[in-house]
Amino acid sequence: LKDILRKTKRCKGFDEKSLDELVLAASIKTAAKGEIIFYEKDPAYAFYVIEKGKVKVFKMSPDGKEQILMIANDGDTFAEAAMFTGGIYPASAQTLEKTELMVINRDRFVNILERNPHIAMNLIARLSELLHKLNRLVEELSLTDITTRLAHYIVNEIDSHDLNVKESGTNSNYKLSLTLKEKKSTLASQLGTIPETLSRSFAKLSKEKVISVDGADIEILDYDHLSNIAGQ
Amino acid sequence: LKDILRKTKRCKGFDEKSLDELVLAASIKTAAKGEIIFYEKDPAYAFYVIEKGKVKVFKMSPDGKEQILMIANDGDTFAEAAMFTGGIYPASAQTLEKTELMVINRDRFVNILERNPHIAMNLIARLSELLHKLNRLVEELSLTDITTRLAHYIVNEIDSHDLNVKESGTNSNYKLSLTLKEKKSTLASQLGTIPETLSRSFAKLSKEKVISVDGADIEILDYDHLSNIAGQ
DNA sequence: CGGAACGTTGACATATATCAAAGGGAGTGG
DNA sequence: CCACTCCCTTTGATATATGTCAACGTTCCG
Repeated sequence: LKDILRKTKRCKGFDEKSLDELVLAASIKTAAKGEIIFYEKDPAYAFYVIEKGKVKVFKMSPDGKEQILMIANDGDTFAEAAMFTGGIYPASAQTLEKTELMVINRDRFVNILERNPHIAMNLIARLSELLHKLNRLVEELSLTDITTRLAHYIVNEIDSHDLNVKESGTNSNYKLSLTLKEKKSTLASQLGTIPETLSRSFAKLSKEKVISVDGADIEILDYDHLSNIAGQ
Repeated sequence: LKDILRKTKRCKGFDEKSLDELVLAASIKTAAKGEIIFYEKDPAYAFYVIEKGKVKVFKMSPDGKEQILMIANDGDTFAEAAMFTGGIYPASAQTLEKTELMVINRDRFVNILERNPHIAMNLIARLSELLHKLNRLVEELSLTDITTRLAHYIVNEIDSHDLNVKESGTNSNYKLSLTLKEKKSTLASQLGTIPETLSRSFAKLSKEKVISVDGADIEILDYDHLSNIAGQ
């Protein structure tokens, strides 16, 4: 357990004492693909660290439209905030593949927090980061159209990985490319829309020669223009 | 300064030592109506406590549409999260009336946090509350139409104040009513829309005999139905 | 009295969702 | 290796919600 924690990005820099304390609040859980970790409005008695796997956190409207709030991968944590807000989960969580989870008990964790400023500061930083992201989502949902959101998503992906520049075969130019890590229908839900509309946005950007799409592979033909559409 | 802090809802239960420390990080600022406190992307070196007044925190799209994230009133704090996320404000803030503010210096506050678990826990609770609200906003923006959002807003307002039940003049029934505290155009921006559309939503609910509207005064004619539209 | 700010209403444009259908790729079983 | 199915994606036709633009009425206040 402790070794797993040590490898978690969220726990970088924690001292041995903090890790020992955290272990006391933790247990392990394995979930199959498609399993529900918790439903929105379930009582929240724990939060989660992903050891290995992938989980989507989402909200669902009465008529079935889904809005993904985040996709959590190896080393990510989720549902931390739920522990302090009324005791229920504000969204649902479901695995997208077989996933190993660490479950951190709420009451024990709060207890640890009160005695470990280091862990508390870490949590504050994490909550701030979440706020920042939600902020961004609100901005996009209320102020921009879907093509803009898609452009923004692509630019972000490109900028966060440095592995996307490949030397072109024919000359000495470089190519920017990207392979989607999720299904397009999942991406649609993340961007607050449906697959059909996302597909049309891809088609639009392709038609404008900004990108070219081949399945999950996307090549950026005009980064400046794309960046422009994304709005800086 | 200390007395003002003591009265702030956010500082309820702080001990003298914590208050003394906070005072060291605080200064006072007076802002006229309509004054900008900070713009989105300004460097964030402080957060704010409202002593008296009203401030809107909002985002603006390139073409001028505004999305209000929160309206902060007496005793509220805002921009706490900005201090931990990249050092810039994620939104703009502007006073809606003459406002007395307490400015809390970022670096000093972080310093205090590290030595005061009590204040840290308080901040964690506050950040969680913000996350909860933003979550709700995301849900509404992506999953519900504007009439639903309006119904939800009214139900919320009714439920959070207990002063809205008045005995009817003619018989022994009770009337539920509500007076809007903001301009309708401000409410529109909070709900993620524009005044025209909000006006139509009001008209729709009126036509369905769910509410009746007279300027800023709203009478609830059919609470159950309204609650139904709001979605529980 | 006159103007400004606000709210409402109408006609219209546009973006997005909905519904239906078809294509294509991956996996499975024969 | 082929046929079949399933799931994902794409495309088209259409409906709906919301934004845009313009006009008008009201209230408030100088």
